[in-house]
Amino acid sequence: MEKRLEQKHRALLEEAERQSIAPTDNIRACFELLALTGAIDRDCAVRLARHRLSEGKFVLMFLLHDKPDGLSPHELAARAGVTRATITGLLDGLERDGFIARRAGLDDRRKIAVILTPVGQEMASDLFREHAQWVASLFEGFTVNERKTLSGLLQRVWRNLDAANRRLGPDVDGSG
Amino acid sequence: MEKRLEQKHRALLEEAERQSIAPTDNIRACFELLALTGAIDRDCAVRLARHRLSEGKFVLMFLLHDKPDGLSPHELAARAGVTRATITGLLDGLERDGFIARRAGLDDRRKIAVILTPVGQEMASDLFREHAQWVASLFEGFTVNERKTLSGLLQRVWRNLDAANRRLGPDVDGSG
DNA sequence: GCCATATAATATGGTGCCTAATTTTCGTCA
DNA sequence: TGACGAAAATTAGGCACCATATTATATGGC
Repeated sequence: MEKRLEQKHRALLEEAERQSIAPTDNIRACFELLALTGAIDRDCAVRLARHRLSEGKFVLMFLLHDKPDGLSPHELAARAGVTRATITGLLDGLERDGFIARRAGLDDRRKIAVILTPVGQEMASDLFREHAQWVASLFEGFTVNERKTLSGLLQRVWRNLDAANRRLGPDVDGSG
Repeated sequence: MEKRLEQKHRALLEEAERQSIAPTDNIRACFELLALTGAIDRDCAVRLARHRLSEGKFVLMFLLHDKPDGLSPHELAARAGVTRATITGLLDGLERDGFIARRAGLDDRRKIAVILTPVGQEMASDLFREHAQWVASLFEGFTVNERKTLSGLLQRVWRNLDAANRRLGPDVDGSG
């Protein structure tokens, strides 16, 4: 398995080769990218699961780790990039496991303040350090130039992605 | 937003910078990678959703598109890289939407054969062509060397990922 | 023929994410 | 003061994934 691809991607790629309907080197490149980040995500999940945490929960704890007065679910949603409804679910789990507490809002009673418990505090600090070191380790041995090269190539994929979206048209939600 | 990062990653990165506990350029590189594939996955989901399909369902339909005798859920699970239980759910949706049919097995009555309906057949062909072209378009403008460079850099991340896993130890499932 | 065991598919229940409704509260305006 | 719209959190319902039962079928040993 020199070039790692997931099963599903491998099948698609082979078929594209067989039908030769698109540049298969490009497809391969895309799947290599997808397979790698898929693996990173999986490993990340495994690491976090050892502490009864998911990535979403970890981000919330991280967001709270230096906020003694807490943040509202609304703010957490904005900073974590998920909806408020999702935050509610994550908070339920974190509260059940004793990592956070919900406090009634003082000035605005619609808001609640989410704060880390002492247990949560400790977990957050340890985990953040561990996690950051792991993430950094993935690019161990890369020179400045190599990182720049990678970044530049990725930027170009971004642009192609945007271009494809523009071709699709802005009115995507047509219920047809 | 020149270097696109998701909210959550941006926050982690800034904190890592503040605490300087790990090489933040590496962390940034990792997050750029994650953000890009996150965007690709999202766009992919949007494209497929226009046809009432998810990525998982698309892969199943693709796997079936040249198998007139069908495949069993077991085989589909193996080739798609998900569990049989997941396949059951995906097939339920595909059957409800009229894309596939379940046929009782002939030789082994525990097995069932999943086949595409004519509607499913047509959908699968169209979609495969469209999807392959979209995926290929993401690397439009890349030279052979650029693709090689990218692939090589990605391979090195794979190796770092493996190394990190080895450091974590093989006995990861300890119920601690 | 009958039992133990293996295998196929599904059911159940959990997680994380979503969108859309719903409830509570706030602020404003008449 | 009361009505109304906006905002905060939650609930409800859906999807995709998982692990772990559960049920039906097959197979080998006796």
